Amino acid sequence: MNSNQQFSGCTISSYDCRCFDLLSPEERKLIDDNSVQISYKKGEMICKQGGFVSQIMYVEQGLAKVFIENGGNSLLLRITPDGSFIGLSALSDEFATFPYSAKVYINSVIRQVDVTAFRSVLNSNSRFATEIINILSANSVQIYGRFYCLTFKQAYGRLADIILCLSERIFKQDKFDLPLSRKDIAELSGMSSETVVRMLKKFNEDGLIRMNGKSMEVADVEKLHRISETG
Amino acid sequence: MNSNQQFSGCTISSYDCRCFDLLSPEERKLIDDNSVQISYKKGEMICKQGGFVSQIMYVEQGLAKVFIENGGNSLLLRITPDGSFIGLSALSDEFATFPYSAKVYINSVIRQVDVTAFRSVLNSNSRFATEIINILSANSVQIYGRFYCLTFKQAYGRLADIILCLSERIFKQDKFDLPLSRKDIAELSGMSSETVVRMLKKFNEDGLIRMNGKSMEVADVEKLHRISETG
DNA sequence: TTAAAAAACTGATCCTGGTCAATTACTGCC
DNA sequence: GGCAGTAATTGACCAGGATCAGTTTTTTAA
Repeated sequence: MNSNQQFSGCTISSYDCRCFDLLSPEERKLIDDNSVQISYKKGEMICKQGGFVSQIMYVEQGLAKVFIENGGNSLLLRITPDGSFIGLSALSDEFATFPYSAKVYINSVIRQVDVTAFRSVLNSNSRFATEIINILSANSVQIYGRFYCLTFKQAYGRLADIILCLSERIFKQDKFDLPLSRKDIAELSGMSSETVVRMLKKFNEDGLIRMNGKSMEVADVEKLHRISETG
Repeated sequence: MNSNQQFSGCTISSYDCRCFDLLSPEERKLIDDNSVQISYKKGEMICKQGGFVSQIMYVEQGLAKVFIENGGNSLLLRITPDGSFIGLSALSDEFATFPYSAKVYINSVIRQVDVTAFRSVLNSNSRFATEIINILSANSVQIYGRFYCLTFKQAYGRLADIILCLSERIFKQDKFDLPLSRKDIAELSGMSSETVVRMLKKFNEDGLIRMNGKSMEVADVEKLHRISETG
């Protein structure tokens, strides 16, 4: 068995959030009364690393990136499609500030839930709490996988991983328009943007993908998987 | 502000587990009746990546490492001193198998708690559930930090991180006997064991540490911190 | 519509840290 | 006490991918 297969470097956990369905009408009302829906325009920041946390955020609709900033370079932690939480770490009283920043890729709707209300529902509804535990566990396992990839795989393998993740899990189709810049891909896969450009070009020439500006199409899934596995 | 400081690459989260104190006498009894204490000898495996999970493990006493295996090389995820859980990801029904292996460094006592009993307490006691959420959150934040380090810092910075973590958080003293092999340090810091040897030698020559076989002493904390920060 | 800024691309160069191979030091263990 | 077997160490070599510098294309904004 090649255990590489388990570790795909994918940036989203496959966990499908059903948590709000578990609330009683009263709990639901409490959340509704203590939350707001905000529309963000493409490219806007949702939260800023180091800033105070006072809400848990939930992506109702859209696509965002969660990343660590450090001067020039940053590291993309997760790509969050709709149905994901951002800032769950705020549930621990230890973390009054965001350990990361987040920004939307496309116009998105984010629900901000007051931490106190969220905590109170956690305390009253243990099925809900269990669901949150599930999400956090899934996140850990996923981040372990990425960890593994960034440490052991070569650049080609990491890039193949990212392409597969985008196609299979985020857009769920072979062909899609890439909202991420080359720099984003670089930050996702832990390499420089120049290297990303060069390698994408190579993939294109070798017929693994078909690329044209922002449009990308996976042309040879098997080969990409093989590259992802062999590193 | 240099935000590098926030990301120390340390392998343990600072979260101090008080969760079992939160149980009612009945809940406590349930856990006691559904758990066993096992003594492991230095070097023994506690769990094996890919194996079925049927217990949550809690390090009552000792020191263990949690790591991902892949053929020859592996990656050390966490060093777990007493008071830490191993295998919390099993709480999510999605993960029937361990995503990692674990092994004790020194003679250790591990409590194995049946997952079903653990889940049932989670459902009955939301303060307990919240505490577990806290632990999982703290873990995520910590792993993000390591993630950042392994991706951005140079080898010297990562090594300095590990030495500081061992001294400040794990052993809590300047001088200690290293239970980790050079290979372990390599797997912690994402480099080859040869490089670890060379760099430790360099640190020793430069007077940052005093090293003699398994015994290690931090000689210049400030300089180590500076190296850790500047990468 | 055009100017300015940002992103994408290309080529040349360089350096960190991995790999390989060989030697020396420990650690059990019979 | 001697003999594996493992861990630590050292040196030589080199390659993956970063960095830098410069050009072209695309996007944004005025």
